[in-house]
Amino acid sequence: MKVSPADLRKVVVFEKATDDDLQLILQNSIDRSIEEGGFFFFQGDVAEHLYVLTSGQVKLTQSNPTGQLVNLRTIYPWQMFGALGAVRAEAVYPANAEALEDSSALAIKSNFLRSMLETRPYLSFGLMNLMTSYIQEMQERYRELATERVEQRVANALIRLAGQSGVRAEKEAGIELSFSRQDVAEMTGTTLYTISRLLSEWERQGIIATGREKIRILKPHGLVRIAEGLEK
Amino acid sequence: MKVSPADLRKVVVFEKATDDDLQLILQNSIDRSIEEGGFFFFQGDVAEHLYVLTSGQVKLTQSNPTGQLVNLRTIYPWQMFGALGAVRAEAVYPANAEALEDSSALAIKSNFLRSMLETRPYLSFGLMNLMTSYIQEMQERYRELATERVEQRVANALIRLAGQSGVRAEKEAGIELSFSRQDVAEMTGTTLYTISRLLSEWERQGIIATGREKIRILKPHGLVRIAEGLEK
DNA sequence: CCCCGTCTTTGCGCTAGCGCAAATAAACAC
DNA sequence: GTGTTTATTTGCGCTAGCGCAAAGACGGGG
Repeated sequence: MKVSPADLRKVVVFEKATDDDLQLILQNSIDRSIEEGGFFFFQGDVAEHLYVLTSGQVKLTQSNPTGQLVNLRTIYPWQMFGALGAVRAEAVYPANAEALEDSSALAIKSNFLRSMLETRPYLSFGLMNLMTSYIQEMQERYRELATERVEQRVANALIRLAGQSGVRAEKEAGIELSFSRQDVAEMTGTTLYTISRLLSEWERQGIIATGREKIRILKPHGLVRIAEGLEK
Repeated sequence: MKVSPADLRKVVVFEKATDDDLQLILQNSIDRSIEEGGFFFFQGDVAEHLYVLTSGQVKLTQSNPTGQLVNLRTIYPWQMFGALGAVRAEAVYPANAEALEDSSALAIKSNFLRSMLETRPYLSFGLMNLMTSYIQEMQERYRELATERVEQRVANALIRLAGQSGVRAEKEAGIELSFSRQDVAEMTGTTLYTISRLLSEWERQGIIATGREKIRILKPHGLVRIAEGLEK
């Protein structure tokens, strides 16, 4: 995929960059395409690049010693990922980045970006903003996991996903999400089975419609009620 | 508490600051003392200051709508807290900051620090480093909470605490921690009762010694084994 | 030294959620 | 269209961990 400076400005962190800077970034980047199921990087790899997704979808996961996965977030085009390595030399990626579909990304050399940070405060602010929002989201999800019941966490996850990625269908009401039961389980710290049972129940209640790797939210308000723990 | 520039350099983020900068920071700060049980700030307050703890201990917590708490971390002298507000104007604190004992902190105006960031790359790097380590720790704890059993999470928490705050006693072997069962429960997303049962069991096995608001780690290796899930 | 408030322990019963297993359904390849 | 692979559903049994309640244990204040 051919990326223009104008494209690059769609990346929040680069919003305020000058044209020259964008040009420079492009010159210090290469294109990487990964097919569905492949990985841009693994947890523990040395973070030599940070990425801007140009097409496709990328799932960030973290694995524990026994190989069990948790789902940290999904990346959509023009979002940055692998950026934590940009800050420290010698850093390693704290997560795996798996392509959910054939995907392309611009791989920017970490060293190069780090040197740009030295003289471009707008870039540091952009990155710090990104990091701040990550921290806040992680803290929130951590609290949810620690204090809420499975139903509430799953409802919250669907609400969050709807905000991040939901496609509002034109004719039919509803926000459509493309995630498997397994994906949702990994996002909420529960199991495939429990998710299936919950979604079935909610479908019976008319709050959502389900399909293979599809969840369509029909009554967002119903989810909000569940998330707040008002049902029970 | 009277703070000197030399003191301030003990703060990791300010490590590489010039003397002039440290002086400037001091001039734009005020001292705040909070007695045990009081709060430096609450979640949701506008983040007008960021803090450097000069004495005492501060617990960062997050509360949900029903008031249930989770424990994010404990801050010790010369660590920074409330820094997320430094980045964006108008930001609110994402956590509560409670004094665990009578504590003092230097309150630095967020606006001022933000303006310094514009021209001091070393400061941005320092802050980004801090944020990066937070993100990594939160991701790790999130994964633990999602995939590990209570025993493992508690063992991990004790290990982490030992690293962050543990005082190695001189004569007697062991690393001493000062936390109540309730504190540990809030850190690991479990309950007071379960913690009590676990600690009793571990004391029986000679891995730790317990007391009122005290936990002394006698055999760190035993904890590591439990954390890895090798037991049971 | 005693009182009181706070922290801790432990018995007990309960249930949310796990996870196997087997059936079913949807998509895909040829 | 057929066979195969992968996702989903659901019944069933089980247990880790919750949470009440009541009884200690500790420590500080007067």
